[in-house]
Amino acid sequence: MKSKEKAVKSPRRTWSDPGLDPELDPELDPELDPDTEAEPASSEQEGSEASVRIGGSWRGSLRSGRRGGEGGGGDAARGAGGRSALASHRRRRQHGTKERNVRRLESNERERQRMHKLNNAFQALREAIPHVKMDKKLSKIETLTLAKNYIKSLTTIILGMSGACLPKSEVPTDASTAKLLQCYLEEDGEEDLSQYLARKHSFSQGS
DNA sequence: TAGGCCATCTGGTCCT
DNA sequence: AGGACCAGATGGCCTA
Repeated sequence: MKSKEKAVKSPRRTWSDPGLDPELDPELDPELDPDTEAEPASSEQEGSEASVRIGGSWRGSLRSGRRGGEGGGGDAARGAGGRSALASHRRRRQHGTKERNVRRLESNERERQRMHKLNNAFQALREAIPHVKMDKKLSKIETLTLAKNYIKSLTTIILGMSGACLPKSEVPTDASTAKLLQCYLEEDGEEDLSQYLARKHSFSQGS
């Protein structure tokens, strides 16, 4: 993993920010440069309690709480992504009521939690697959690609050991897949499977 | 400095 | 109705 000890960035104010009056938001004016809005409050908020939003959504408050269980993955202190042009466009059609703002913040929090769980799953997957570059964290796409290849390799090995044969297309047939699945079920867990693999490996080395 | 990767925000859609 | 999921957008950090 890239050790991203990123500098604490000031959070970006969004339309859902309770302190931002939607009616006064410069972005409502399509003539305004998007880059000129939403930034001014940053310096004065950085590192202050003012940066803590409702529900602790600002990274200012997440900084202390979430890093631990992240498995080295996410950086909760990262600067907030800005709202997209699309979101900005949509926003003009939907004025944020207070209730709506609260709902949005809650949704944001749930989305963060969801992404954190997803990242935890990625981390677990990284640890489950062997790879060469141990010093560097696999990216998500690398993780998925390696996992796919690893599964295919194991499938090939297991099918070979179990007497089934893969077609030249390397795609298991229904029959071979069923046979493989049966092997898994009969082996009752990965420990038995690894023992089986070890036995088979020692057998093949001895012969 | 450009490109890759990532976290986050956000609105829409689907599902329970 | 509310939550989960998804995809687009954005900006920060890191590396070649």
